[in-house]
Formats: sequence, C-alpha cells, structure tokens
Amino acid sequence: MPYRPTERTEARKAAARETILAAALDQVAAGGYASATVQAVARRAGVATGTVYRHFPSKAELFADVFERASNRELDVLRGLAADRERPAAERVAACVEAFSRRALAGPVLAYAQIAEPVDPAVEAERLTLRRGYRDLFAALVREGIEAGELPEQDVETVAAGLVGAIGEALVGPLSPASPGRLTRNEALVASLVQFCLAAIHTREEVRHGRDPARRRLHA
Amino acid sequence: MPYRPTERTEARKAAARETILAAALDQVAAGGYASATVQAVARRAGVATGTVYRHFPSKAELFADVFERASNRELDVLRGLAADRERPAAERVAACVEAFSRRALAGPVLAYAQIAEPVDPAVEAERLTLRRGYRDLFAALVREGIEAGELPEQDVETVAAGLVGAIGEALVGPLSPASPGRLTRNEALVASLVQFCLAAIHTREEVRHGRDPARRRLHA
DNA sequence: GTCTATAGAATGATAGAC
DNA sequence: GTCTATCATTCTATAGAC
Repeated sequence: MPYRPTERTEARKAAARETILAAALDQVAAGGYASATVQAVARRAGVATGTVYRHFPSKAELFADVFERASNRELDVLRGLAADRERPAAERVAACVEAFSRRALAGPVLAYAQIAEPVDPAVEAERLTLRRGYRDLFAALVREGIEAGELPEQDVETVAAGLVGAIGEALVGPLSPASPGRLTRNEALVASLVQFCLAAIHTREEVRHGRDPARRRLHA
Repeated sequence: MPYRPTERTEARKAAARETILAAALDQVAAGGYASATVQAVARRAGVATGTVYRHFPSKAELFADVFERASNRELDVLRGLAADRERPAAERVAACVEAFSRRALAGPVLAYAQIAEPVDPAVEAERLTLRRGYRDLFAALVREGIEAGELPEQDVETVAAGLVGAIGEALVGPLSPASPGRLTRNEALVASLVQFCLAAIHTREEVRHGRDPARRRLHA
C-alpha cells in the first residue's frame, strides 16, 4: 500500500508548521529580523534547523508569512475599530491612529521590525502589499465620512495613503533602536500624531494660503 | 623606483569610478533596481564586470552610493526652495511638496525605485538615513513657521516625519509599475497632496476634542 | 622593475523552465 | 524531478603607469 497522508499526519504537519511560525514571530518580536536566523527560530521552536525547511521553502518565505501574520493582527484590530458605523468617521480615524500607535509603542521591537527594519526584498514586497490594506481601510473610513457629510470632499486615495505614510514615518524615529530618548513621551507622540491626521482630513481651505499648485504646469 | 600613485592616476581612477556610478544610476532610472545587475552596469559604463569590483567592494555598496546620490540630488532641490526666508514657511512647504511630487512623477521609474522598490537591506538602510534628511528639512521649515507666528504650535518632529511619510506613501501607488491608471491625473494628485500637507500643518483645533474631534465642519 | 587597472572568462549559487 | 540561464563574485593574464 502506497504512502498516503492521513488526516492525522496532516494535522501533525500543520501543527509543526504553526509552531515554527509562532517561534519565528516570537524571535522577531524579541530581536527584530536581524536576529531571526533560521537556527534561532529552530532552537526556539524546539526543532532541528533542517525541519524548518520541510515546512517552508526558504527563509524568505517563512518570514514573509511572519510579516503577514503580524501585520494582519494589527489590521484586524483597526478593522474592528473602523466597523462601528455609529461613530463619526473622523472619530474612528482617530481611534485607529491612536490604537495603532499605542500598540506599536507597547511592542517597539516588533513594531520597528515591521515598519522600518531593512529586510530581505521578498519580505519587503510583503510590506508593500500589506500597506495597501491599511490604505484601503483608511480610504473606506474617509469615504464614509464624506458621504455622511462629516468630512469635506477630498481625494480619498491620496489622503488615505498620506495617513498611512504619516503614521508609519512618525513612529520610525521614536521606535528606532538608535533613537536617543526612545519611548519617552509616548503619550505626547500619540496625541501629536492623532492631531496631525485629523487636521489633514478635516481642513480643506489652506490651499489658498499657499501657492496654487496648479499654477505652474510643467509637463503632461 | 617603486610604484606611487600620482595625481594623474588618481584622477583616472576617480573618473572610472564616476563613470560606473553614473552608469549605475542610469540603469536604475531605466529599469529600477531589479534591472540593475553588475553586468548591465558594466555594459552601460563600457567596462568589464570585474572592473566594477576594482572600484566598489560589492554590488550592495555600489547601489548604496547610487541611492545616496539620487536622493541627495532631490534633497538639494528642496533645500534651495526651503532657503528663501522671504516667503512664508507654509508656502515653502507647499513648494517643496509640489516640486518633489512633480519631479517624481516626471521620472517615475527612478522615483519608484527610490521610494518603494524592494532592495537589498544594505540599500534599504540608506533609505532610512536619507529619509531623516527630508525630515530635518521639513522640521526646520515648520519651526520657522511657528517662530514667525505663521503656524500654530505643534510637535515639529512628529509633523515633519508625518509630512515625509505622507508624501512618500501617496506617491507609491501612482508610481507603481503595477498601477492601472498610472500617471494619469498627475496634476490632481499633486494638488491633493499639497492640500493634505498644508491642512496637516495648519489646523490645530481638533486635539482639544481628543477622541471626540470636531464634527463641525471646518473652522469658521 | 614593480605595482595597478583592466578585460574577459571561470566559479559557484540559485531560480525558473521544462 | 533535471536542465538551463543568469547572477554576484573571483581569478588570470596582459597592458600600462610609475
């Protein structure tokens, strides 16, 4: 009788994969991607180094999965906050920005790893994909706000991308391992960031104060 | 007589290095970092592949230099715009945002490569460093605006980081090679982005409402 | 005569085609 | 699964600078 995987062996295999994935995530949370060698992950998972490669085709794919898992966890939190259609959209935007920042500052090593740490290009590609998830979430929120008459008309996609970029970049400095006053003044930072984001989505008048950006038409 | 490098040979060497660096930048501008193999660079520079390694210790270092050069070029443009102390700070911020966006959209392949393309971690590290340059520039501008009484008090570092992040992320989508309606509506995008940034630095009312931000439309 | 820079091909690793 | 193409990097021989 030829070998056929049974339900039981499938479950075993899935469990082993899960163990490794969880161990890899722990490792990143403990020391960033730089610390996450396959050997360190294997040790943490209590398996042999070679075993990792039985469940993942390459280190890059393992950590792409790790990245995705960690990001989806955060995205789900925000989705929960964004779903409450009773609250005004801007309030939900503020809640999302606040929750994201606070959670990042509470787990700074993982947050830095996810947001800014230089990683393998394959993992980096995952970063690009997942950022679009955040963009879509904010875009939907802003759109709702406009439709409800709570927010002024605006370029939803650009604004959503702006919010995502602003949040990420504002956290990079404070989260950076090289940062001097790291993680002091967290509350002030969260407040500033929320303020920045709310200002950005609310006001639509200032353009007149600046130069009309369409004044100089350079090219097609 | 033992060999000693002379002025002439030094100049030759510097010229060769410069040729290779310029060729590498051209290559990135033509097809992004993905297209930039050592052989392609060598071909473009008119030298043998081995020669590249006489002038750069590794591919990563070569492209870290390429990255730095391309970024500094942009930064210098913005520095020029930011230096005009006659103009109000907000106007200079707008000019910087506008110039950066327009230039990016005019050279989308290089811009995408610089802003978002997944690259070797060594180059990625350069990206982190150079972003701080942009942050510092905007921080100085906003600070001037506050000191001149043109802008409200705000957390300068966070706001500057927010601007840099917002600009980058807002351009990623439109610049992406995978983007469907790529580079249509450039003018509208620039206008939206300038508006976003000006709104973000001007309004400082929402924070007092904390999590219950202004539901009234704009300030009177 | 001694050292360096160069071209061009070899090496070894890896990813994708088949 | 094997085969092939392509990449980064290294090696070797030669031309040319001092």
